Amino acid sequence: MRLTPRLEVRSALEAAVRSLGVPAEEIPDMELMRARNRQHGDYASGAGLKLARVLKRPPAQIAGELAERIDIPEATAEGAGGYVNFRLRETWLRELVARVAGEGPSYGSSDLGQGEKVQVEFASVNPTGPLHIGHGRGVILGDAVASVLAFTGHAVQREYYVNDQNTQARLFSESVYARLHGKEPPENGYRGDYVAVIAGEAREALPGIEDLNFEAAEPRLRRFAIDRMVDQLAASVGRLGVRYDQWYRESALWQQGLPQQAIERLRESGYLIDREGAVWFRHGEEEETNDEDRVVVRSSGEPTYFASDLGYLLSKFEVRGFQRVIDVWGSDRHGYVPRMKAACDALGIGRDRLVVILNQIVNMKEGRMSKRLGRFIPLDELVDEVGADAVRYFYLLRSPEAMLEFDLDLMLAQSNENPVYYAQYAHARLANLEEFARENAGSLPAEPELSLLEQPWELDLAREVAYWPEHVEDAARLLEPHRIPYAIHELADRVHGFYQAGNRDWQHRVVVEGEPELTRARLELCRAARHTLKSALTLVGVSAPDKM
RNA sequence: GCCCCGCUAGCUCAGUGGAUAGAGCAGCUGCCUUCUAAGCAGUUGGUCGGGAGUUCGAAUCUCUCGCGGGGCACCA
Repeated sequence: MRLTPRLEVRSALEAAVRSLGVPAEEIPDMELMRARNRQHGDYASGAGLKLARVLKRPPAQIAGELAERIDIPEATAEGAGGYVNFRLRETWLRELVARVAGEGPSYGSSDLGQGEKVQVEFASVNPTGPLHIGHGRGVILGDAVASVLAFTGHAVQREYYVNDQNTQARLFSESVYARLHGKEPPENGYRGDYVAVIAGEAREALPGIEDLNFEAAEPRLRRFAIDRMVDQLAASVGRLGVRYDQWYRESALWQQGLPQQAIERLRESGYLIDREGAVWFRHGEEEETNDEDRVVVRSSGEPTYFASDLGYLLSKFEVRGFQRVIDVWGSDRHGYVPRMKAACDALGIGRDRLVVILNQIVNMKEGRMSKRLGRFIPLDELVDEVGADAVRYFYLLRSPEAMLEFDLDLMLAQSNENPVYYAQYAHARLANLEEFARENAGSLPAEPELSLLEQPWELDLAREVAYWPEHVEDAARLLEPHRIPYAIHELADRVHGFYQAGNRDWQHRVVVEGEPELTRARLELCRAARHTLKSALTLVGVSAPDKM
């Protein structure tokens, strides 16, 4: 099943509006939302209010007429004031339960993306030290965006941009070289213990490296040190279930001549100007100096990181042919967005194909983290303390723009209260019910009679199952994966309510002695709900245990 | 000075211009001899930072002020 009930309702509503004879250009956007109040059904539209002005008639009358003209298998329509309220039909819900029970944990996936080739580049931290809890946010956000897109039929690639050619990379190799000779790293260098560890490994792996002077040793030493860091970064994100498809190196861009090509192209199309011995990217149209102009090649002849990024754009959009690229950056780089967008236009790529998601910087209660000063909490440490599932959920629950003040003590204290367990528990309960039934319920009908599902809590659960694909669609369309854990919570809530009915009255249990038909029908609902929960938890990279 | 983000319950946070603003945690009161109590039911708690505007309708859009965070390099 590919279409969500919401889509069917929407097209029926739009058809009804057209049939009222409203001129196409006068039709305002028909909003269709989930009804907040359950008395209003499952979906609601203020269509009557919207059209009142155009049609010059009372909203309630219009809403009533619209409702009369809508007849679809998914839902009933009813005019209420200026609103049209839609209510999913129980018959349709029962069919859905059977389908989801049969479909399995891929429920909610779709071909919405139609195979669009999308790259998600995220958490591309300088490979000069371990990830800390601030980076964790970008890691989880980027990975979840990628997962949601993959689930909705996009061809997704996860990429980490390895800055192995910038001044930080050189500072890093200088620090390793110093440790190799038992010296202190240079001022502003990297002082963490891992630097000395890498130096020790370099001594083993690169015999004679310490006998060379720095300039002679540097290229091999840098490659080795960054290789080691990439391994460590991959291991760290791997513990959170994140796997990059590619670790793309800045140096590879220059080997392919891509920044050079980009500069040449911009030169030909007049986007570059020479000023004060340097080459500038001209941001605006004006001939005169613009504050937004930025240096591409320094007066020393050295390119800036911006030159690399120009080549990187060519690599992404032209060499590798991504239709869309989503970059996840910390919001401290928001000022860089307009420049990259302008560069996309100037290179003929088009600014809309580059999407930048900014996530707010993570602050520690004690003050800003600094890798250089060694003042940070490693991501690995957090995973050690709290576990991957809770860490993922913790980051995922926040929208990217929300500030996040990190209080490790609070986090540790609350780790047992993490909402992820609520959802996992719901899954485990369902799995347990099915297990219990297999062992204790005796022989049951092969096919369920789903019309026996008629209790409100049963239909509420089925309703929540029906909403699931919409949450996925919204998360993918808006690139907002934080919607998923909230949807998961709703679902788990209904599962617990469904279960709890059996604690109030034994006849409302799933497995009811002497009622094989009813038991069978309820088990079908269990299976559908379990598949949905499994689908949802898997989508956000969280395990769905059968026992807790 | 200019730009971006945030400000919603005691705390952490959700909330497509729609009807009575939600969740988790914390607090209070109940519910396990029978399918998992990491659960359920009930309850307390709000000038949606202040003000103005647009609209039939604003937490949501615009303007303005305040507070907090971040950014404005021939660093990345």
